[in-house]
Amino acid sequence: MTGSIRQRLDEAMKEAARAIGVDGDMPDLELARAKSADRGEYASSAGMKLARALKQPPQQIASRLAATLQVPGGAARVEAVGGYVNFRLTPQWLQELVTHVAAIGPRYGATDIGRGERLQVEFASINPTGPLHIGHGRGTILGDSICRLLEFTGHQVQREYYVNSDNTQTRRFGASVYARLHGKVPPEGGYTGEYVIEIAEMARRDLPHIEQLPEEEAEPQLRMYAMQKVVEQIRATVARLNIRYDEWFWENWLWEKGLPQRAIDRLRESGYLKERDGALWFGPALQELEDDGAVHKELAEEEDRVVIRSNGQPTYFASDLGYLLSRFEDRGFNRVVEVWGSDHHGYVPRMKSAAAALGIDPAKLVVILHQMVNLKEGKMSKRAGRFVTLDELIDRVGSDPVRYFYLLRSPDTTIEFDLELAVAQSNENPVYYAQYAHARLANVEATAVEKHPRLPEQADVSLLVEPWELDVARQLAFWPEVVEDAVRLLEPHRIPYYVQDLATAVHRFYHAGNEKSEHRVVVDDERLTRARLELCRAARHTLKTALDLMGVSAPDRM
RNA sequence: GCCCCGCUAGCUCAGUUGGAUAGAGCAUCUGCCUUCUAAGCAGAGGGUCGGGGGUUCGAGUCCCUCGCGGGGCACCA
Repeated sequence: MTGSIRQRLDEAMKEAARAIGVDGDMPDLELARAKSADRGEYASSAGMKLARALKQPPQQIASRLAATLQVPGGAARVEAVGGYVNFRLTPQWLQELVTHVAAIGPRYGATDIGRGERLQVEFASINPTGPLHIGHGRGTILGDSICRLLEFTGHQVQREYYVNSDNTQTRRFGASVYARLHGKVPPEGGYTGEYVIEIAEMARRDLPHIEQLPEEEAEPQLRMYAMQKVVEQIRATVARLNIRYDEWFWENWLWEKGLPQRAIDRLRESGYLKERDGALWFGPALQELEDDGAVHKELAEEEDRVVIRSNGQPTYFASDLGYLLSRFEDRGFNRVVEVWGSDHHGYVPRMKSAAAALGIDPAKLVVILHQMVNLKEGKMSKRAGRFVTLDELIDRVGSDPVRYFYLLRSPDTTIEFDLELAVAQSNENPVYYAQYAHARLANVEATAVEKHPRLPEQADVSLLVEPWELDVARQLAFWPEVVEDAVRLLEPHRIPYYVQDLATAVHRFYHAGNEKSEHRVVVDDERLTRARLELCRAARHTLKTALDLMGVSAPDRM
């Protein structure tokens, strides 16, 4: 069994369409989940879609399709209603699915569509100038979950944190540490948080004679020291959320390897750099402007960007040019996924243009944008020390609810964050609903084995006939397509919504046994117990797999 | 001024390339624990999908326009 049942039904539909005379391009037959359960699980509007091509009324087409369709494995009964073709999964197929899922367990829903593609996901590369706050939680959790999805579907993923080491912000940070070291208030635009004082005290202890050095010598040392301290802290914070990075890639490594220089040389040769007002700018090559054939369509409309300032200092953009070479050429990733806050959205066309100008296919640079997290009380500011740290949120709510909370929202929505409300509502967090379903299954499975030490090896799944039992199996049938959609669109928020549905089916199934003891999993009849145990195992594995993809734990007891 | 995102039930939000009667959680109200976990189950109420045009067999979904909110438009990152 490979791929989702949705996909197999879609293929069967297309075959049937060919058989009744559709030639040439096959329109999308829009086979999708039926919105109402009494129409079955899947429905296609193929009758309407093909009406023009076949010059027949939709009802007639739908009827002919339904009569022609060969559903693989007898998975579904087909019915034509109006111009629609409806599919109803058969109990036999659902029962066999339970056996299949129980057998392969954690691998159910996994695919090899990535075919081992090497790709890098770079996410939450926040300037290491202070602790992570709740806004940063979004990118880290989103990025990590995207990694988990990609790994689950056959990609070879490297998780990277890009550490900006030499820019205006980090220099201000260094200057702030320097000021605190000498008992002074950080300069205008500096970092005034308490933690800067603590870092200054650590530096006093760890860096001998640092106090005697003039600022121009002390600041770079203090800056690197302080950023290393902050990076350690960030590493610890994300670890609490079940997140680890494979690489913490420092910006200064790029310059040590000469990568920005290499990029600049290449761009200069191909005409993408020009000097103006004493600075070096990146923009479309003159030739291309005349030909109206810029390397990337947005580039023509973009304003030129400074690469080297008139004072000789490179901008972050120069580093980013080298960073592109580092990843696509030096380290050979086939694709790079960037997870950025929407405040960087204007930077997307520029980076794509830069990639194209360097000879890198811009489609291989995939940028996932997410909207911001705003504090209800007002805008957060790291420099002003006005923020709620991610650590505080985890302390007060716990890692699992925090991850679930962020993952539930599509990246496109802005989050208005209210800490007190989050803490007050943490007990209502839907994560517990899902985890409780998992724990219940684990518990009942243990009870079954305890009561019946000699259960049959094989389950007779044809005994799973109750509606609430088949409903669980039905939810299991949907899992592969949820994974397909989530990874295709790189949208992890689809996972928790699925988990909610599966957990609901599980709770109903379990509760049937509270209503009537003969509907329990553990009954006197060993064959029946064994069949229901099979269903428990299949559902529990799938719940666990889904929770794993979210980085949320699946406890056996609650 | 230009660009991006959002506006769906009291609140927070789902709704894949347009498909049949618009969903979930929370909150509110009503029932359900002597026996496998009540962090659960069953039921009820709650909607002009921001406003207005358009495209078509069909629009929450696509196009235009207006409004409101968030974010961008540096020799900052």
